[in-house]
Amino acid sequence: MSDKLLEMETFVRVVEAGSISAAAEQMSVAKSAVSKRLSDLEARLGVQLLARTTRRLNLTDSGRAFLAQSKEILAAVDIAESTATGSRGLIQGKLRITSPLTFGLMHLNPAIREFMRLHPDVRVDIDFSDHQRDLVHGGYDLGLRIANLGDSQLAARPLTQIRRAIVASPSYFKDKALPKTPKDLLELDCLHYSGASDSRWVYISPNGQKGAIEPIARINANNGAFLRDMAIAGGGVINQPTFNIYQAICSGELITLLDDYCWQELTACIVYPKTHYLPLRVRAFIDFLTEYFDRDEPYWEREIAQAVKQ
Amino acid sequence: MSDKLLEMETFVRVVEAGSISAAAEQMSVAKSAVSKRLSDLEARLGVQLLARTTRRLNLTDSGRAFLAQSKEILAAVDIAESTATGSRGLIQGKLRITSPLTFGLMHLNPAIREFMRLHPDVRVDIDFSDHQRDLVHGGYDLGLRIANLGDSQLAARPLTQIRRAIVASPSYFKDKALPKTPKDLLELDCLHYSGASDSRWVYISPNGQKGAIEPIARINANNGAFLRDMAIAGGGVINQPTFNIYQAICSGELITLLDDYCWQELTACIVYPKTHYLPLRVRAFIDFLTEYFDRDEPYWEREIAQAVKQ
DNA sequence: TATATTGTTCTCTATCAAAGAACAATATAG
DNA sequence: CTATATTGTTCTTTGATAGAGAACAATATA
Repeated sequence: MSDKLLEMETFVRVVEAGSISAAAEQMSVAKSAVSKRLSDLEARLGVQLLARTTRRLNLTDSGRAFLAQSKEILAAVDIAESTATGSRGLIQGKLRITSPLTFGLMHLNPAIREFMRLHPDVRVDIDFSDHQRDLVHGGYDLGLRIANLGDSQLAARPLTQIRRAIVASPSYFKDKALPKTPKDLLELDCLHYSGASDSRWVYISPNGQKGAIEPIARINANNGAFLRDMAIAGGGVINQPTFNIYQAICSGELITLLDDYCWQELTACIVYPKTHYLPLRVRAFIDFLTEYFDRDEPYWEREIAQAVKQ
Repeated sequence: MSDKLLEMETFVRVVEAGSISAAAEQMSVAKSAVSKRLSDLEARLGVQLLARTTRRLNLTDSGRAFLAQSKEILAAVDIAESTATGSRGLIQGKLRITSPLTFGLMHLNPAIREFMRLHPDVRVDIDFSDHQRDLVHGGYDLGLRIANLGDSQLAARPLTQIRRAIVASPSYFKDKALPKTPKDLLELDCLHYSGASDSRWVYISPNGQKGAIEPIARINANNGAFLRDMAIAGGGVINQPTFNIYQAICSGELITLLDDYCWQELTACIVYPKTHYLPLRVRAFIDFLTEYFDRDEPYWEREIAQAVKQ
């Protein structure tokens, strides 16, 4: 007898991924295996669930109904198993995460190492990318997002505020005056992050008024680390989240400009599919990260504050 | 990854069967396999579901909860699969039946052969016994019962009325007078079915009055075929269901006595566990049998009626 | 029209589950 | 109270089978 649950799981994944190849990729098995599971399932039921050309998959009516029931069943199994183990156990399986590139590379490594130390049976599959992946479609358990999001399909758990700062290398100002107002930035070499939806640099001035400038980008790049290193090398002025530049600020490689202005903040969030049941490993990881990135003051803010004091 | 559904199914069966050995027997696998499935499941969950000594099984609290959820899930899977196939398909799997001995041997053979011809993927496991098996405990899909039952735990579908007749061999009356009233039977050699709950022979007389006699059993036996053959051989008078003796009546080997009395009738029923979902093969078999044993007039009654005409 | 990508099919292999015997533990019978 | 039967576990051997990987067919896209 074949493994019915595995067949159902495969079927669901194929539908959500949109193709057999993608589902195979996500499940880390050969696509021949996925193809076989699917056709075995259909043979057993004697019904075609997916009308497939080589290029496109379409749910049949039977398939649509079976899909819904399969999801229910898979969730029920998860629930049954986790209630059986109680709170203490069964944090296991593969955790599929998508994370913004720079933030992930700079701050996720130790967090994940610690989480995996706590839960030896968890494996992790991370996709670093500044493209916002479709969680369901991509088969991700959760994603990190740095945005002021209003995504409706997903549940979101705020992690911490992301402050920004305008910084440049001290050497950059050897022959230039420090800016006094945001407008002064327009005269300088601004290095801009091209991934942002808004090409302006938005601020609140010391007297509480909102404002924005549209910097003339000397360089556009879709990678924060690149912009940071360029600024450190004296390439110009950047507007970047503090998590990216705190080390350079502490070391003095970068100095903050227009300190009394408050540059548009973002929120770091964990997003995950709004499902009535969340696998234990996902819940555990969310709780862990929430703890890890102290909501009020993440460690990079503390380090900056300390450096300023000295 | 192990087959979670198979583990759940095994767990449920072990609990209902009351022992690992019995469950293995019912599932037609080695008990070592059942034992392993169970301990694998517990290991995976990290929880003991069944506290087992070598002699007794006890559900733990976790086990009790997991049992209920497992049943739900297994039923959900069945439902999902059969709705997917629609009405037309997936009548397959092993049909576990328990049937009364004589009735089963005389009348079930062609019925089951026909059913299996219609549904090639069905296998059948029959237990012939006049002991009323516990369906759930014994892991049966359904049972045939010949009784005026009021069993509450089970759902029942009436098949047909079972008429009775008092018969004996013509040769038996070579030197005896035929009985005129039930009381006259007390003077004859009555051969009694010892499996009945009631040791009396109950009747309604031609004028509509109820009555009963307590025959003095010359022979007690718990097998109807044996009693029939004994009567044919001239051993005495029997009170037996017509399904058992119709051939002998038609052939003249047995003659009916006290024809104008109506001897207590029984009802042939199919009983099955009152579950919210019935596997398709079970439903199909029930429908088939209902059709097969025409409720109003089963074929043996028709044959008797024909023989009487001639 | 050429190319890339998709799903299927095939064979080969490694894995894993079941069988079956041997064993340990515990009711039951005499 | 001892002998026996029955139960669940453990171990090794064996067989089935699911997955890998390549080759293929079909279809979008450039």
